[in-house]
Amino acid sequence: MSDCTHCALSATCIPAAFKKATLFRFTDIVATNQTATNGEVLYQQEQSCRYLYIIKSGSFKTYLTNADGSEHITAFHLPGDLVGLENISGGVTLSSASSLGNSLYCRAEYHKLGGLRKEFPALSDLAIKLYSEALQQAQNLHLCTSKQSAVSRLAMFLVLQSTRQGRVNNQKTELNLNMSRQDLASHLGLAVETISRSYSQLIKSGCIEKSNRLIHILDLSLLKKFANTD
Amino acid sequence: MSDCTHCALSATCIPAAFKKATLFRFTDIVATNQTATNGEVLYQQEQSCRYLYIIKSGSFKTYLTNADGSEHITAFHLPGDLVGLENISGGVTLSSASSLGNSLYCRAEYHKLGGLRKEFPALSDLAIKLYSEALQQAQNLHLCTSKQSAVSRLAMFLVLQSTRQGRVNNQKTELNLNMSRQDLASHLGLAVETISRSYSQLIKSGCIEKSNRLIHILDLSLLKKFANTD
DNA sequence: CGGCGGGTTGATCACTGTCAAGACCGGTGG
DNA sequence: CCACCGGTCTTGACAGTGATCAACCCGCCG
Repeated sequence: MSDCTHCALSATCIPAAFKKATLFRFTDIVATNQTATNGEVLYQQEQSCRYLYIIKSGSFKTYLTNADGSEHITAFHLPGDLVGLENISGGVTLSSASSLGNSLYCRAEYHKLGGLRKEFPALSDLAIKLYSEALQQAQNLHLCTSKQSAVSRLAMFLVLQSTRQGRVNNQKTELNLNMSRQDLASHLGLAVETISRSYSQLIKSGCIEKSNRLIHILDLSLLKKFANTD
Repeated sequence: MSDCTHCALSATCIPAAFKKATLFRFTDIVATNQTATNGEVLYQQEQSCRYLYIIKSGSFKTYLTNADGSEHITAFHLPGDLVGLENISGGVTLSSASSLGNSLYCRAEYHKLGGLRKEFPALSDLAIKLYSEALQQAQNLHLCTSKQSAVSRLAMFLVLQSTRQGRVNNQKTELNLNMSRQDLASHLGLAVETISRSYSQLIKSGCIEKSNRLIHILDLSLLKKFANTD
């Protein structure tokens, strides 16, 4: 079923730029509900960039692979997020993207999207809005990684994830951080052990609970206090 | 003179989306060659966002002001950069922008730009390209601030500034870092003293020279080696 | 001349990276 | 059903790095 009308995300996703009567023009060029299993790769670094991806469920990471084989995680993507926005200007992927656990996503060719934009100016407006939001997110991340204390960084990261997730499914207190400590550490510029210790601190203070990779936020305002002490 | 045809930046700036015959449509809505003196503010945090700014010479910083009055520097902007891209989605400025030293800039209303985009689809294409590049820059910055060692962060910052500047005026070895240590420290998530010490290290190693806020890069490959050791 | 802000340098201490060991969990195979 | 194994996560000990506080230098301006 390639019908976006029944998708819960359609209000904020690309279909928002179309009227009911013209939506078929988009559904014609999108491949919806593609499945990805744990570790499955959407695209590899330095390939030619053809598709824009939309996360429907699950989550993805994008990462740079260094010459020595180590990975730097550039972003974690949640349902509703677009993946690949930064690649379009050069036509080449700057990072790789892979699924964290089982995920569902949709995929549209950049080229065809560009064609539709010529016909439907509202699509360009939406694109610019989405890019602008992606930039805001990147700036929030910068705010996070420029914190001096490890606990602040982790706390801020949790607050940001909670906010992002809350926008889509209104579930701000349960975070399913489907990523390894390794990945999280690389993303925040910390050592894995420091992540563990910071978690312990947050748990002892009573603002979160944790079982494996599932985080339960108990006291958001306290968590925010941690995020801002620096 | 509001004529973009004689501007050195026109090849990469908004005029690139227009043909000679239609360029007047853009020059009609842009205020070119506005002057700003040291500390002069382009816009304040949480104002309604009306203009997009283009840096022509000098430089600007964008910054968040916290409740306690402290500033967090979100970005430094060089000639050729667009300022304000991230604000458009919400219609409200998320940060403040002020000039570092004497600068020249151009200014265009978002609303009128949106009108032109309807008529000139190439303008939307360019906008998306520019947004995509801005996202790449943000990701590079994340790479920078997620480095664990202070010297790596500073070195990487210098490499990035050099690269960005090189794109515009092909001058990659002379950096005029027209910002206070305080601002730089906030941007990189370090203490001012650590910035000073890291500079000393880079100077002692022979890859840069420095007089006040002027940086001369002597050995770019060595500087890159510092940037990548982490 | 004296004060002031910005920058550097030195000394100290807390924090975090590193290394090592142990705990936990899931999967496999007997 | 249980023992074993691998990977992931946590905890502990220690060392190195950077934040903090203080002193000093310098250029600028009244």
